[in-house]
Amino acid sequence: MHATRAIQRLALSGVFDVVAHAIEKLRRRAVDGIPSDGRRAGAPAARGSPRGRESSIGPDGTLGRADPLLTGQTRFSDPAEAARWLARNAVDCLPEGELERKLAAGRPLRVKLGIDPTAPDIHLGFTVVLQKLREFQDLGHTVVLIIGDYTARVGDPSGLSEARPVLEPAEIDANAITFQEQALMVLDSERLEVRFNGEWLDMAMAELFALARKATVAQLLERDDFAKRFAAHEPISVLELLYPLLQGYDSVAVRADVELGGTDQKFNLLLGRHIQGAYGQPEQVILTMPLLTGTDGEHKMSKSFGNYIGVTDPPAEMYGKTMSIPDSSLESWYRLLLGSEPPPELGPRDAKRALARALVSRFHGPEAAQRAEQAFDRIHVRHELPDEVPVVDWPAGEPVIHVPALLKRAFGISTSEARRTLAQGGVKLDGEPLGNGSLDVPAADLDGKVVQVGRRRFARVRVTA
RNA sequence: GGCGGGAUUCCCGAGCGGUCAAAGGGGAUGCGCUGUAAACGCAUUGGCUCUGCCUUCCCAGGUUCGAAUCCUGGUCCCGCCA
Repeated sequence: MHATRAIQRLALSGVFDVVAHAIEKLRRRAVDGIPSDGRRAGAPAARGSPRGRESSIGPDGTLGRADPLLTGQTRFSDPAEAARWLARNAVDCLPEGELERKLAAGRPLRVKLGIDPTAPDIHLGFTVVLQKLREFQDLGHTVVLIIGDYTARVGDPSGLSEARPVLEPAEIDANAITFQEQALMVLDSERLEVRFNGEWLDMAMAELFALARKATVAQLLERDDFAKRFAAHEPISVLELLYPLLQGYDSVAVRADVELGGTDQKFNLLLGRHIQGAYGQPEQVILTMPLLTGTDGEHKMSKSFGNYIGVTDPPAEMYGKTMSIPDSSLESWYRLLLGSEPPPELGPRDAKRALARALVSRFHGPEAAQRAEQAFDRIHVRHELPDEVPVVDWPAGEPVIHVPALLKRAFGISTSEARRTLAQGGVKLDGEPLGNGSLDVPAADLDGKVVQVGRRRFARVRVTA
């Protein structure tokens, strides 16, 4: 929401015609294409309530600046020092010394990041890179955010063992809009250029041929995941092979000085240098950031593993999911998300609470964070009822209520599942466990009471006349 | 062009023609414990009018008393040799 307003401000101010242009382009495409999507795609420019900026917006109206971590209090006179600052936490910053040399030139660098709108939301893992971009902005450089509306149609298999499913164009366009909004939750809308790579990738065959000549199959097969699949006789489509080339061409198109990415992007970023060189451009510096581990503590955070926290997750969920990360992930989460170490005086639980608070606060504001923490404590620590319990209505007239049927209605679980949970003591009525024998309960005994399944699902029964 | 392999319950992946609602793992859920939706332990995991019944193992036919398992045709996927 806030980001929507940011975009709107942007568009209105006329400073960044590109953004307005891109939105307009999307809207046109959406309208031409699938009508149901027109509403969604057109929304950001049209929407945006004038009614004030709520909790999560900082004093000057942007979320980013409200967060001390992201404020640009850092200025350097020495390029070497600036380069060191920018490269901290990074895994690679290549070639050695090149960033410093580019910084020394004194002009604002064009720092590129490409994102493929293949998922509906940006997750915390992604904000690690966004924050790094923000640091570049804070030092006066320009961020070029490339929305991969075209590359999303290819599907980069980086880090995965197989090709991604490719999304419908309408879906991609819708995601592109939300991505842009959400990226603005971290990025400074000043010093930002947003581009859609359909702008240049929608090219003529002859141009694609020219591009395809710039790299060899052997080069592409260097990439670890390709190499593995090739060795294992697993399929690799030509389209996938093309992906790194397209991403590299993005760098050519925007004349990138620096490109950021996760460590899984190293190959693509490096190939970008090669492509730039082949087109007679100076080659970009590449900077890779560690991948944030997901809530499972095992895999990288990713939609496909279901272990992610979206930046738009509701406060309670964001807080709870953060509390569910293994203690062993604490250090990396602190370092990558807060840029600090877990306070040594706090135990793991309290360190995690502080982390959860900080994260919710960043994306939803301090008040929301406090409420989320209180709700969490109430439900999970003190095992009390949440302050708002949804109501299930049950038609009056029957003397007894079949509990499985009630649970089905209240929580959308199957009758069988309800019976099982009941048998396992997972169903409570006003805090008292309902035994296995209690399949049918007099309606009068249920009216007004709270049924609970497990720890987290609640509903108040209301028998209606 | 030729040859071969494969499609199983949310995912991966076992499944001699009967003892299969279908092994095992993951995930998820529930309980216990606790410092938290950590960790650890146990349990559950197709549906239902639930001590039984119903519908499943890519699709359509067929063989058989009986098929996820065999046959035929189809669809999709993959590999190998040219």
